[in-house]
Amino acid sequence: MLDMPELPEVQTVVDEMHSRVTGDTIVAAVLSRADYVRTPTPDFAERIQRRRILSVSREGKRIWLDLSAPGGRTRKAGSDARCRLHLGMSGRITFEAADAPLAPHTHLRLRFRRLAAELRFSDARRFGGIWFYNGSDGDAMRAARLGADALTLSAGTLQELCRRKRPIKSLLMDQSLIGGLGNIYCDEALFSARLHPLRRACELSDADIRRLAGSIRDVLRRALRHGGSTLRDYVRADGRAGEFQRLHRVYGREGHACARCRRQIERIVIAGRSTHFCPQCQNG
DNA sequence: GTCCATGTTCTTTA
DNA sequence: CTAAAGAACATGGA
Repeated sequence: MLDMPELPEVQTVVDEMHSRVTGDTIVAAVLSRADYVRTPTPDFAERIQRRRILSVSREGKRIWLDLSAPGGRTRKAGSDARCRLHLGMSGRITFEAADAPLAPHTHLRLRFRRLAAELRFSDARRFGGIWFYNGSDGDAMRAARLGADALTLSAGTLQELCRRKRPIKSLLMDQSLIGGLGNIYCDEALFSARLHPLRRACELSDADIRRLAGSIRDVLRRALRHGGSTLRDYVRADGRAGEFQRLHRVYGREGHACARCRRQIERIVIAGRSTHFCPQCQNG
């Protein structure tokens, strides 16, 4: 359980990819599992070669690679492409020497013209995936659109979404409404805003919603400042084990004392997910 | 052997 | 239409 890719973790990956490969050209691709490419693209490895990475960006928990036409500089209309990556629950993107030992479940390796290291995409559970679109596949790319990005979610937008009566936790987790929040940062944001995860969204006051929007932004920004890899720091046990407790006030702390009031943190299940909260602080 | 965890998508049920 | 619950996917760690 080394990676919990929610928005901050994905943004960290995107930043690293951007700094390493934007402007570089893919010269070789090895796809070890054809079915990891979710769009029908039987010749995927061929199709992405000789393309230049025009940009790397994030949309919710999705990673987008904008690719030039094969061969590089001249962009013929319609021959560019986009590639969407999703880390799922166990996806990892790393840059390693081409002769470095291969991690298990490495599904894709990309080598570049300039960069010495190769990009590796591994994913043990294969809940992630790769989607490939031709420049002309606009409709396919727009399908399953994401909601507002969690990092820049405004109180006004959140208020619109909160017309629904479903539990606020379940609403925050719905990627078609808000893109980027997962189980950990949901629980943390609700604790920070002192809201019970089962509160019906439509029953939140304007003040509740403004507080929650601020909490979401603050929790995500704090995680971003810490490189978005809180659990990894914890597991690494290299002297930074305190990181976990510093960053998580409720997630994974069932039975522990609330940092604010010392009551025991409780765990319930909402929408099939473990949900951690303080029954005292989050009674509203 | 059991239970649990992450995220998404689909089906069933109301 | 909303929405909630459950299953499915796959793997590894406790």
